[in-house]
Amino acid sequence: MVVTRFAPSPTGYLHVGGARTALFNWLFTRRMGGRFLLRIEDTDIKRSTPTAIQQVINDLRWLGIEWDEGPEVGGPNGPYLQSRRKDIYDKYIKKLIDEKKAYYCFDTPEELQAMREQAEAEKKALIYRRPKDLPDESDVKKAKAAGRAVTVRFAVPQDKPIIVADVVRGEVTFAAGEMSDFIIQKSDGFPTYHFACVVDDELMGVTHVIRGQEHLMNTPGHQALQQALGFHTPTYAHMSVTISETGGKLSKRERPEALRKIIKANQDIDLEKLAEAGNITIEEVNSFVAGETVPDMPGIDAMAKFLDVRLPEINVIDFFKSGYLPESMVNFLSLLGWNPGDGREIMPLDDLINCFDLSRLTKANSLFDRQKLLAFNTEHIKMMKPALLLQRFKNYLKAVDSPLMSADDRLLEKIIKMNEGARTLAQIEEKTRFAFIANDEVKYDEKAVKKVLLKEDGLAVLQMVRGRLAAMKQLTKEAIENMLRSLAQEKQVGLGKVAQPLRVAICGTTISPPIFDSVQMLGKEKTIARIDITLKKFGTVTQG
RNA sequence: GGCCCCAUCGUCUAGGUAGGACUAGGACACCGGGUUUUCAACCCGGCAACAGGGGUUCGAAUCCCCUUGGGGCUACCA
Repeated sequence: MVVTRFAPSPTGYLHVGGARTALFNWLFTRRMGGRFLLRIEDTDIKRSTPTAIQQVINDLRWLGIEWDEGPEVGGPNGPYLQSRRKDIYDKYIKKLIDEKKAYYCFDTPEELQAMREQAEAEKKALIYRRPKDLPDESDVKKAKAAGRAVTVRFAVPQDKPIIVADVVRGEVTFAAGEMSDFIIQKSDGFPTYHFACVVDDELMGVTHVIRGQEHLMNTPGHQALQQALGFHTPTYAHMSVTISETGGKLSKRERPEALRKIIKANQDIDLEKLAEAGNITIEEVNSFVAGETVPDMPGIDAMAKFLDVRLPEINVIDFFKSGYLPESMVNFLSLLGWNPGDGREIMPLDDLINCFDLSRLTKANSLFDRQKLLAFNTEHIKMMKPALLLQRFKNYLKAVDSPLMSADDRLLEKIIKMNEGARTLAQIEEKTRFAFIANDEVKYDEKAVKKVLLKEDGLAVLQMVRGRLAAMKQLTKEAIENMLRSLAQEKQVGLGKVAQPLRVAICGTTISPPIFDSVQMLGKEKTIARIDITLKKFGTVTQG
């Protein structure tokens, strides 16, 4: 049976690169009818946080990726947090030391650094070699007494080349004697990633390791470890990496960096107010702008909100908050470095699962193109069953704390319907929000006012519309449409000439759902009130 | 620097393992037009690529080599 895993290190939100790795493992397992497990690689206790574990779990759940074993669901091979498996790793490390396949080391960081610099100067790679006589327990005692940190290195066999049989790259050969004896146990007693990963994959019965290409260079080391421990070697598939528009691997740093650029480019930003908005000190802001430190993501997000700027989405949650559907994310991500081979692109999950195949993984790195994702999202919004879309929309409204939350399901369904063709849930929300705010909260877009109200006889038309609207008993969609159309006909102008001033009056911009829907949704009283406010604000016209 | 991976339109890719029907296909973006009460959506049309050089072969996007370019790793991070 196929067993795959997703093994994130919990250092923050799940980003799309990680999500893609999780997705490929999950799709493959679902296709093959195997087991998919989630393992938390929190052996770096300084960087890992319980909050981050929860965030990763939430993000995977939002995407619809469910694990058969792991945190919150349990399973026969737990615990699934590496920080709770230390005794297991200790046992195997002891075994290797006893067999002289691993040995203690006492180098200080400075010594290591010096070795690195020397290798650099000689234009060679640093290959750490074991001493002729391996240290024993008494040496460990001595070193500890001398205040030196103790680590354990794996004695990598240097006699023959290591060949990694990779599903996507074929056989990759690593020459004999070029691999450093790498650390498997850190001085804090925790195993390094390499060791924990190899042990857990064996113990958890992992058959296929699907991961990013950045791990390809680690694999010969992992294979050597597997042989030393008498473990199986799983099937490896090293996927292409997702590249960002700015070049290089897609990384979490991009959001803070984008914000830093914006702050630097705008001299007139009040840094003190910015610090307040981000809930950090002015010193922290200065240090951030100087490129020395990076505040936490909530601070970054809060500052971006304060400055009213959009940062590039990197984390799964960013896409959620930008109004993307998990279905579009899954579909789009699955096509980054894979394709079904028959030209299909927009696909429901079932189809994705049915044709997912490791043999169709792409070798070349791919760029994360938000434009295409937008197109996918537009399609998925169109495709989605109304009941589910309503659910997704409500979740979104909650996440962004929208005033639309006050609307009941029937109204929300109507709103979704009147926004057919929307590209994101955010777009639906933004276009409709005007109807859920107080009259005095309407912000008038300067350009819209100039172009629609102040030019020609916009205000005069608005005045006429007001009169007719006031005379109407019931504001049904049909009634509003009849009124506006006949008015346009009388004046011998296009509908736009009468609809646009009204639109700007009620929502402050030229962008809204169809005008008949918009007016009906807002209601007679508010519509007229807003027209009056508008007329007063931008100059009263007597004509009418 | 060392080691490793990769290379088809601006982007994601099909075609490559078994060389010939490839005049290199699709999608997104872009441009032009249409529809339209705004935005979006929608419809029609268009632009656009085998990185360069050498081989092998009757024949190369496809196989080999070199160059160039991109990416990754080079931690007591994972």
